[in-house]
Amino acid sequence: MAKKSPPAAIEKRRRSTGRVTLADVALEAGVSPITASRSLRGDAPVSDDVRARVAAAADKLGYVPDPAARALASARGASIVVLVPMITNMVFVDLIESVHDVLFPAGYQALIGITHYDPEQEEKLIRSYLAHRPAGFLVTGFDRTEAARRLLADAGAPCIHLMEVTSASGIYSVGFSQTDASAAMTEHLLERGYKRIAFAAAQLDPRTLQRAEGYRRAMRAAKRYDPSLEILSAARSSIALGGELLAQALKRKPKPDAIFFCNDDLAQGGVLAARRRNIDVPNTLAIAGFNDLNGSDQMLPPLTTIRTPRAAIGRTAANMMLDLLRDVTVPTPSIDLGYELIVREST
Amino acid sequence: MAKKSPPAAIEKRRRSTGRVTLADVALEAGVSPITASRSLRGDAPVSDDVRARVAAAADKLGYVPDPAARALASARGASIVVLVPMITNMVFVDLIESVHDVLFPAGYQALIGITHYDPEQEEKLIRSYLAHRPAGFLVTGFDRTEAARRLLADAGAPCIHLMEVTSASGIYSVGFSQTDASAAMTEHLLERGYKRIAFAAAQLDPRTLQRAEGYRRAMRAAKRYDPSLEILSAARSSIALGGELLAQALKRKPKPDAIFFCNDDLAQGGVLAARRRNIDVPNTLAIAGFNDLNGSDQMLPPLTTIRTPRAAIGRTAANMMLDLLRDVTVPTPSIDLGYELIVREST
DNA sequence: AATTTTTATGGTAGCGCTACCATAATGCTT
DNA sequence: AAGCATTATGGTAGCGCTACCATAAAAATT
Repeated sequence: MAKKSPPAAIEKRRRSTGRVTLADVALEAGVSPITASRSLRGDAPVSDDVRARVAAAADKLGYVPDPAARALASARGASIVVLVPMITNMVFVDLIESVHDVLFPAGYQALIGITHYDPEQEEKLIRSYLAHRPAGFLVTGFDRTEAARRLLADAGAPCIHLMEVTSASGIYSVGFSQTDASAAMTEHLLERGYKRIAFAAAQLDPRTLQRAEGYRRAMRAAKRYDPSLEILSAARSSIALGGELLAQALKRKPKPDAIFFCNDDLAQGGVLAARRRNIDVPNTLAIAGFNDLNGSDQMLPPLTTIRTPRAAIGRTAANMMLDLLRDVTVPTPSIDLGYELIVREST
Repeated sequence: MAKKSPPAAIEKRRRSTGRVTLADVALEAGVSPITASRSLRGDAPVSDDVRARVAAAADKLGYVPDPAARALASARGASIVVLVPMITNMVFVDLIESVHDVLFPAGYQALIGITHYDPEQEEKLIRSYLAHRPAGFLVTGFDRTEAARRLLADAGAPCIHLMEVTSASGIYSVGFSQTDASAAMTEHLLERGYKRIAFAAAQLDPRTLQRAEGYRRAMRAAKRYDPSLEILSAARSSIALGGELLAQALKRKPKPDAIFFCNDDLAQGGVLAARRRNIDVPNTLAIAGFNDLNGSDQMLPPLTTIRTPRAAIGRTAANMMLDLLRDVTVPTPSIDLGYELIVREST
């Protein structure tokens, strides 16, 4: 009532922003600002009576804490940096969305950084985000510069690695074994009786290379490994590229009888291209993908793929982050969420 | 040299965070903190000599401004709120990415809020983001609550509307006419000689409804409008749903000879389903989409669609935002970036 | 009953930066 | 040469919040 809109003659030389501050809430509740602060954060002993009065006052005045002031005073903000390679890959969009869905209701803002698969770029991003005093970091994989590693270690904020897992102690990670998943798919193809199984991949980021490794492991174990069956392209993964890789694979002699694409967008492009060429999938040529992206079940034929738990990874990692920020002990620092082989008609 | 790691006996009672502050830079450059501040921001007359000295000092010390302190002191942060309905739709991912690519190098952080197509949710988001003192808002479309509109108007930060355009004065918008684009596609189908053109849509958000309106306009003008040819579903758009909508459309009597899907994911599902049912596209049934999403050119047959300039919208709007923040006058507050009819084999 | 511990509250002083006002040194007018 | 605008710099105070220390009251201990 009294405080609102001083039409003229501002008492001192206030820069007042018109914002409802903690001091207003404290005044309304009849306590000191620090007590109000503690009460609202619930981090210290406050009587039930005060807690109720402060909550009522905050509610009445429509108080919203100022994140900037909070970050400045506490040397730690309410934002969590999420570093992903790119967002045009739906895998990372699903990841970001699930992270966001957990963090946002908990009062944290996800700051999304895009590394474009470049460790140098990632290091720059970390450096610049550090200035924001983030409460934590969620980063993709383990492949980064030594400097970036040090920056993260010295940041004084927890860091969780996504998508891959490690057994190294003191490192938090949530993901699954890319290598095992890829080997499982290769074994599935071998079991189905395919002999010349090609591996087609683009982008060649660390996880792609791990998948290539899984493919090799399984092929070698079956004594069917042939380096000429690896079709690798550094180009950005896309549906159209899948068709091109298929064309390349079919030039190999003798022809492969199956192609394992390292990502579903490539695989989708592959089945569509096969269809265009009137190749019988899966009888003449089997096609398998990875990630179970939207639409893979609608392909002609529906695509055999590996369903990766990316939404679960995001959720789990975000919850782990919240635990770490609340000083709750995290029983398992590395969580392997596995993968699921989805067999459809393309193999 | 001197400042680093005070092993014991901290002079006063500093809470020192170890951060390189503006004061350090000022000391090094031999100027006052305010001069250093102004010099780095370049917002006031500073001699070339001082500018160079400050820049050198900042560089030498590795100074990075603290966004929280800046936001607190200037009552305006370096973040720009971007409100989109969802990020599982690639249209908005493209939008976000292009916005981010312009804003980030300019020193602004995009804060992404997801409204889930819910105005109430959007209002809540605006309320909560307001606490961050954002420098500006980029919002999707014009459909929002009255309260949200007021909040944005009173925020004292520029607001640009994305995806749609308006002629209303004093409102910034970058987009294209959803209605016109949709009418253009419908006219294309009519020109091709299709007579019973169905319109299949999901999600039913404002832009979808505008597209429905464009379809109606064109159909009525051709005296071919039949309400029973509108296949609308409130469900979330997906490739699988496209197949279902196609099935529904084919139940209409007499059967439609073309289906215009309001989004490419539906249309992709449509062509795949048609193929599964051995329907000859485009001879028995034409299929058209909207947005030209990734993969539409790879479909069987490749999809006729409307290419929407979403990346350009993001870029243009972000640059407009930068202009507004720099007090550069924006000549055209509403920019219509148009659309492009992409005719492929599906029609 | 005296002492220690715990619980609840408050005061003070910043976090790092910039808005606002003031001042000194120049340039430009008449 | 006097007067005024302009340019360059600095001082002070505060943005809104919380860390740190201190204190008073209540509970637990001896």
